[in-house]
Amino acid sequence: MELSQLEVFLAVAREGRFSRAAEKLHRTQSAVSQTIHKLEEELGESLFDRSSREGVLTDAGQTLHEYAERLVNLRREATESLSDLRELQKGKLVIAANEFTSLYLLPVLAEFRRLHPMIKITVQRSLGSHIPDDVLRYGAELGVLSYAPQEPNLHSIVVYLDELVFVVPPDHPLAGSAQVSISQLGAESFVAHIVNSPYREKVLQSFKTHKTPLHMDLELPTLQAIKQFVALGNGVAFVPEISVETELARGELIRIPVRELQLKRKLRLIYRKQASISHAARAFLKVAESVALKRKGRYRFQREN
Amino acid sequence: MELSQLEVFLAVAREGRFSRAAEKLHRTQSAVSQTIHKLEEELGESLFDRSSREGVLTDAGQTLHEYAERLVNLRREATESLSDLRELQKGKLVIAANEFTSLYLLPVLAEFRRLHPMIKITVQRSLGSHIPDDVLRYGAELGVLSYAPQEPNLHSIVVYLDELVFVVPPDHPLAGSAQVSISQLGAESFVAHIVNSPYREKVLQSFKTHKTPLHMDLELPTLQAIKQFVALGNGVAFVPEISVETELARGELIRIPVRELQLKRKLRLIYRKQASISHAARAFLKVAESVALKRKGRYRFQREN
DNA sequence: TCCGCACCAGAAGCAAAACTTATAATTATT
DNA sequence: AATAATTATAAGTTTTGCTTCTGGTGCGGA
Repeated sequence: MELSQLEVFLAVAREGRFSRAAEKLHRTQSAVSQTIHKLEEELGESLFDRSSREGVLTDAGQTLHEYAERLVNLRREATESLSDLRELQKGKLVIAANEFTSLYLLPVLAEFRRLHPMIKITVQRSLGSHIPDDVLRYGAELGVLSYAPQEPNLHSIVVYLDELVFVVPPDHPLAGSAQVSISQLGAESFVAHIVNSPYREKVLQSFKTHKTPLHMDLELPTLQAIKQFVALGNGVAFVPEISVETELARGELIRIPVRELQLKRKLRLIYRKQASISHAARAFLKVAESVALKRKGRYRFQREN
Repeated sequence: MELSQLEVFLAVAREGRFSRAAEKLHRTQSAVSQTIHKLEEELGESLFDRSSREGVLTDAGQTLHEYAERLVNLRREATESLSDLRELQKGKLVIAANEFTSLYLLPVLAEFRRLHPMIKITVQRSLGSHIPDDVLRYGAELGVLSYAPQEPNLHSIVVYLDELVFVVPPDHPLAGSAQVSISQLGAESFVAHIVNSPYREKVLQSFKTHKTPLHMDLELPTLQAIKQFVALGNGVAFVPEISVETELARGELIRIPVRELQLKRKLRLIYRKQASISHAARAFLKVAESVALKRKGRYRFQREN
């Protein structure tokens, strides 16, 4: 029993007559007739009721029909899956991220490119608040977000645990402190990122709770600018830890824990619900998971949704 | 992509090398090589990593492997399902019969269910005159009929010899008679079945021939009702013997032979011509024949077309 | 480093399978 | 009963798939 035979069988069942099926299959009626006969002979069953005009299936025919449909559908799925895979090999992937979360992506991107060098990747810089929309509207296939998406059509996996840290220049009076309290920070001049974020809200809230004034007189458009500004001794800032790893290591910035502020957040890769994402995206999620697992020592990795 | 190709592919994947797969398949290495190449060409993907010794699957190969296994398993399921059908491990059977002939079916059904417990049976109650149509139009596969079908596409076998008998209540004046003549029945009040039948015609004809009035003032819709009505002393009736066997045995009704009326008829199972009927139906016919043969002492069994 | 071994690829030939054309047989319809 | 429509069959041709034979490649041992 071969799939080509089953296709003929299905055509006859569908068209109701051998000759019409033959047309559809671009073969002669004779070929169809022979194919069906061979199939019947092999199965030891007649499949059509020859006494009736209408190409009625026998009970064996009906049974076979169900399987035949499943079989040819499965073959179609198989070839589709293979061509999807082909797309992956020379496919492309657009990932939406904001300035800071794109930093996180770098090690994952490195690993992904090593594994799938033919995939073109574009990291689309978006405002954090636009990222879910970008993904939903097919502007991007994946997005990096610092909170769980609200839309029911978006799933996410947690891939990184980030922390907002308080940094000061090396020559700052507080630079030597092991820890500070919010109330000690009322006199500081804060440099802030220009875009609003849930993070920023929390910081503001904390200062308000502790009845400490927050002097945030300068807003800069990039993290790079903020870091440099602080490093030059012009103020202090809250920044994502990942963005200042090298500066902290080199001593250009000093990190000081703030007792009342433990601002951790989970970075997530978000994507449209499973069925609709490309192999490239699926592969990227896989790589991101494996990179996250490697860092397991540093934080607890968790899968959600 | 054909199942035979996939079988070769699976063998190679399983054995790890072309030559070993060829052995298992009882083909030459060259044949296997060509088959795989053809498959690869068709899919536009190489399936095995030739650089490695160990017959490692490529990404495409792995993808195909999953589908290939599902496909060949599904084919196996299909053939198994067909042989189940052949061996009567599954299947269904619809039999059309009218009220009275379905009585006859009972012992055959009992035997059939004993032999083939996995077959679902439905006895569809139809009007006698509709039964040939039901069978021809695929509403039922078998039908029970009390006369030979006229349609050339219907065959039949005789499975039972039924007799119309004259019954009276136990306290009826004629109850003791060994035999009566039609002319003695002019005063009786007959209870009739509401549907017309060839039987009824014959009875009417016989009375007319003997110039005897036939008082048939009550028509009841079921045999059950007729029997009870007669048993309670409200009249007399002609009924199929099979329907009153127990009542006669218990003495609730008395059967009296009528000299001029020998109304025997052959019950037949009718079916569409051989090729098109299901295994279950074929088996049922066989059981019906064997049940009929067992009763041979009571009547002559004959096969007819 | 060279040879032999184990393996896969490819060409040529042949046999089997599948298709086409042509025609017969069957069935349905008028 | 004749005609049209459909399926079956026979014969011939093309295509496919298998075998045999040969060539090439990677790997391990002398």
